[in-house]
Amino acid sequence: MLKIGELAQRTGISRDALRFYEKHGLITPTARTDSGYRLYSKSDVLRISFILSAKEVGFTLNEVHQLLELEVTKDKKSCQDVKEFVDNKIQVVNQRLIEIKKIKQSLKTLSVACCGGDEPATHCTILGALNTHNR
Amino acid sequence: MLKIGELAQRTGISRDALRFYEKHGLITPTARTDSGYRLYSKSDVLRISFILSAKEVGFTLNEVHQLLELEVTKDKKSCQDVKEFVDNKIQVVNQRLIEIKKIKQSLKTLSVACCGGDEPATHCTILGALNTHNR
DNA sequence: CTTGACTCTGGTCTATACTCCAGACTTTAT
DNA sequence: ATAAAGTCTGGAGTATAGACCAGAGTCAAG
Repeated sequence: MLKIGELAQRTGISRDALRFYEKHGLITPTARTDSGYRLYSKSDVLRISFILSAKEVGFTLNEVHQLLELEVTKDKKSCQDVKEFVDNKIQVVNQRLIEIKKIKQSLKTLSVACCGGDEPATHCTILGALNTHNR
Repeated sequence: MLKIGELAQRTGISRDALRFYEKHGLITPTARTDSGYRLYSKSDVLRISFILSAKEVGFTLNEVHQLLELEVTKDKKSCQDVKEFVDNKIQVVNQRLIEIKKIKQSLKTLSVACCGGDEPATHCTILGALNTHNR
């Protein structure tokens, strides 16, 4: 079992953020010591890393919460409900995937077009790269 | 040339957001009428759609600003500087791409595992799907 | 030529996602 | 045994990304 500081270190997140997530129902320490210290287990580490991944790709904490809730609600929700919600999220993720690929392509164009020497970057613009890619 | 309301409609963004972006240097109207009305051109539409894409995939307005600045700074920055910055962003984007694919996979697993009927979703959890995928 | 829709600036307000105390208690190391 | 380091709760403060509003000017249609 990990204390909050250890979990913080392992996940690269602050203690305050962990308590913040707890306050908003994203995570609950597996246990508490008699003195009230939070104790986290391995699965909590996994949970945090999921939260971070989801956040990184643009989900809000609220959305992450909903995704995690799918676990908690269990028998209260029918599979159909879950499926609908998840399929909707897949749509969102797919769109985001497209956008991110487009931007990656533009950045790559930019990186290649920009010589690597020290000439002025007159022709190096992200919008220019987007244009190049789109035409 | 478009007035702010027209640009707003065309980009699906609010007038306030447009003025907000302007205040933070992300966009400047191509011109103004004598009475002070903002006038936008086609390239402004492109610019806005880039901003939206970049935002959607998790860049902050500040980062978007930096990306767009690559255009503005022109001769002040050497290609080498631009390249370093851009290559760094490519790293970030790549990581994000990996995360989003992982999440998409988990969501798909979840969607498939969840029958589509109306049984309880006892086995339908996002963390479960992540585990399934990771093991 | 006025009425309604649009725009201007400037300011306040809100939601999200934290960070940073303060004051008190607990644990660990020497 | 005591000091340093860690943790607790509660609350205030901060950055980001806008939304919303007021009061005044502008434009387009009937």
